[in-house]
Amino acid sequence: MENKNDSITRQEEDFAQWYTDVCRKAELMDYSSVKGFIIYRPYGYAIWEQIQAYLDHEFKEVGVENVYMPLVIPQSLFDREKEHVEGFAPECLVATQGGPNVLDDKLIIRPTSETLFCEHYAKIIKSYRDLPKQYNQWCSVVRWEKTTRPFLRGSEFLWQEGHTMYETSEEARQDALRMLEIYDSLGRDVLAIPFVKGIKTDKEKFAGAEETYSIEALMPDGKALQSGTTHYFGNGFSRAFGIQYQSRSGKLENPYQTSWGVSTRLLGSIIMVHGDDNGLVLPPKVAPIQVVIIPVAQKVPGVLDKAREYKEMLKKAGIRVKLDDSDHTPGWKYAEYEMKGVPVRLEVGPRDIENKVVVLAKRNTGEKKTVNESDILTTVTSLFSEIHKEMYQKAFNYLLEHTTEVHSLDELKAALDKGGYAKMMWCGDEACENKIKELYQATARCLPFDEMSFGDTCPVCGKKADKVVFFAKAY
RNA sequence: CGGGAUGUAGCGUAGCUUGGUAUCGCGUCUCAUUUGGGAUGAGAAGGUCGCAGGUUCAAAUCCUGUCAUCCCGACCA
Repeated sequence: MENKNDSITRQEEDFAQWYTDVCRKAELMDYSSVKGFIIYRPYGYAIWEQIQAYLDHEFKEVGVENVYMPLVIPQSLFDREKEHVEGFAPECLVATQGGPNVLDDKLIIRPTSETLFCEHYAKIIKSYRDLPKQYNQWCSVVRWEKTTRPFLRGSEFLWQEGHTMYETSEEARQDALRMLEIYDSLGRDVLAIPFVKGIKTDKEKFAGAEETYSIEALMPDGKALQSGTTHYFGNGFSRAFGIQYQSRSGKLENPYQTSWGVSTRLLGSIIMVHGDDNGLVLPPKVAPIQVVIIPVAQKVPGVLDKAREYKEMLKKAGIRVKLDDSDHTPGWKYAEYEMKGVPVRLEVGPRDIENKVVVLAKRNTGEKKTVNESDILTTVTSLFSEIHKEMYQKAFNYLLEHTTEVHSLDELKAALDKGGYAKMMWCGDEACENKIKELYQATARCLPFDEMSFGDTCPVCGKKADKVVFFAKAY
């Protein structure tokens, strides 16, 4: 029997409610008593740890070093780069008192740490020999948001922020593109999410940046989710912060800078892109539990022993495995681990033991098969890559089906109503972006790389257009 | 920040119009029987009704404020 409080809202019925239900019932998070500050529960945090492990390794492969900067930024420091201040001031949480004393120089709880990195870089970069610098920190930041949703938009969220300095603008721009490539590989190889990669319009770029690149994911409700950004700053900040070094020719120069980050918003992408009416569906690479073993008739002598034996075997092979020997019925456990999105379920009962087999079930398709005991390890391993491919392909097909070429405002509207990206030729004028936002609440997500021109007229103003841009409603 | 809705046990709820110290289901705990898709029976524990004021002999219920959550806008990553 299905109980109302054990099940989740169907996606079709109310997608937003479905999302909230999954977040809570899969035990990814809980609310705290302060708006927008959530508790990352062990199961949710463990997914983040898998993402961290992958990225941290990739970062270090290209020479990035981890550091940790202070939580607070003096107002006087924060105010040094004008555009940056204007971009972030409205959403800063500010500490005005320390102990009994009112602070003269207020302390901003970091919404991002460009200014802190710049101040530090100004002290340690003296010579071209000190370059490049590629620092990263894993931390949380605070932005005083008006509307909050678990993982998608929080007052506090976890992220990594990389900040680099290079001698030349070309090196810095290459860095921004290289890091975007790493983010893209995270989607492709780890999260099974096909991102659209591209450059942001001037209107949408980061406060203080010369160029912003992003990876955009498409959600099943047709809205786009910016899932990571990299920024090329030129040397604007380094001039504002007095970062100077003596170049190879002996002159004083300002280095060129980038920053780049992804956040726990990625958990929101994973939940929505892959989830279904039974709950989470996790890609094997980030699943905190990759295989759950469900013993059937576990009180029958030998069943639990066999289950433990399989658990040890899988664990030794480096697979994240859990044996659930609680008193719940097998049916309850099936539903529970489906809710939690565990990619592979292994069932073992007296019948199986007699036949020296187990049943393996895939979460993403529900498909079950019986395999010989001796083939468990190889089958599980191949199931992981099979599941990853299927999940990626499914998301990719959805992306293709919801990317619509449009040649007029009417077609643009139709594409947005259908959900997904409206792919359009654009003249480059911000007025056209503003008009689309005003009419349809959609924004330019990015100018994707690798897109061929398919016309030469901007459907908004009718002027000459040579850029391909993706518009969508966004989270 | 505007408009709307909602806060009663871990979860979902009844009660509020018409004031009298809280209903039911799930879950939890104990025991027994069970176990291949959310088991059954018996017994038990668990709530200062989001928080703070006010009205009243008496407030979950009426009034004011405030906090949080959800939805729709605006804004922003």
